[in-house]
Amino acid sequence: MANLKYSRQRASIKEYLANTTSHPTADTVYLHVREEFPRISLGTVYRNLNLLADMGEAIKISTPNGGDRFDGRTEPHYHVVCTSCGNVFDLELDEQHIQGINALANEHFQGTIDSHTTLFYGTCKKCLEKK
Amino acid sequence: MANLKYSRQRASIKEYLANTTSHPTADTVYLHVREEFPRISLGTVYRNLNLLADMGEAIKISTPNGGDRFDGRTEPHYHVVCTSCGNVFDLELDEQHIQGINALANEHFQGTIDSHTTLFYGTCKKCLEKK
DNA sequence: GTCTATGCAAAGAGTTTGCAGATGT
DNA sequence: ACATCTGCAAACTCTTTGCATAGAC
Repeated sequence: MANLKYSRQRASIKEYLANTTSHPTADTVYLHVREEFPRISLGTVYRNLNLLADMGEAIKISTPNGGDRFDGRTEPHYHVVCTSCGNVFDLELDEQHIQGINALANEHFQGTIDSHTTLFYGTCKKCLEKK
Repeated sequence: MANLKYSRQRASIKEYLANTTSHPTADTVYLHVREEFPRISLGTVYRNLNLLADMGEAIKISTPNGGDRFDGRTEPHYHVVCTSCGNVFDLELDEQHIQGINALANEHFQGTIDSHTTLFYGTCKKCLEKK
């Protein structure tokens, strides 16, 4: 439906997401991409991040504190947010396990379930060492 | 640490949460409690909802669209958000399963994991029937 | 040439906060 | 009496949007 046209800004945003595991906020993406495109605006960053998320080429992670975070890894996987430093980490679990949870949930819900997101809370290695 | 004092407003908010399964937003709570306390302010509602959540007497649910939602049920359980109507529903899964996931995640993470929240996406019964 | 994307700035939604006065213990 | 809580309003953060111009096809 949407007639997508190439843009260097979007390409740069996508490339940045593909090459980081830091799960940046929109603002962090903005600050980074601005090094290549000094005149880019936050609005453009948001528009493109949402576009990528809608197309399934990025994932939007809603956390309780602060803004949403974005992830260029699109294969199903989970995240851990450190309650001490706020950073977000990837967590690998069996693909089978992830699909199994959807199936299990479907059995217990009066409707259909397509997907799920899980956010773990804990303390990361670095923050454990500080204490 | 915090010296908590009784307030009718907080009691009313807590009672409302205890008697609904609608997972209301702060604004919905405000509109409801205002029937009993016409001069209550949104700020007070937010302060008390956050207080209750911090004390573990309510749960804050972050959804991608719109504001956070609150839930008076504090036993571990999951939620389904209907991608059609936006409503949030409870989903019962084994308590053992929920604890098992934390244990499994701990094995795969370089740190410690305390808890997790899972949000399922799907279509609720009513929305399925409309199509 | 036409249609989409961008930069800019303003507006919008959701939430928090400082303060003076009311309320609970 | 004293500490906490409230109402009010202003401020703040994050995100979206309208518009004129630049860029892609």
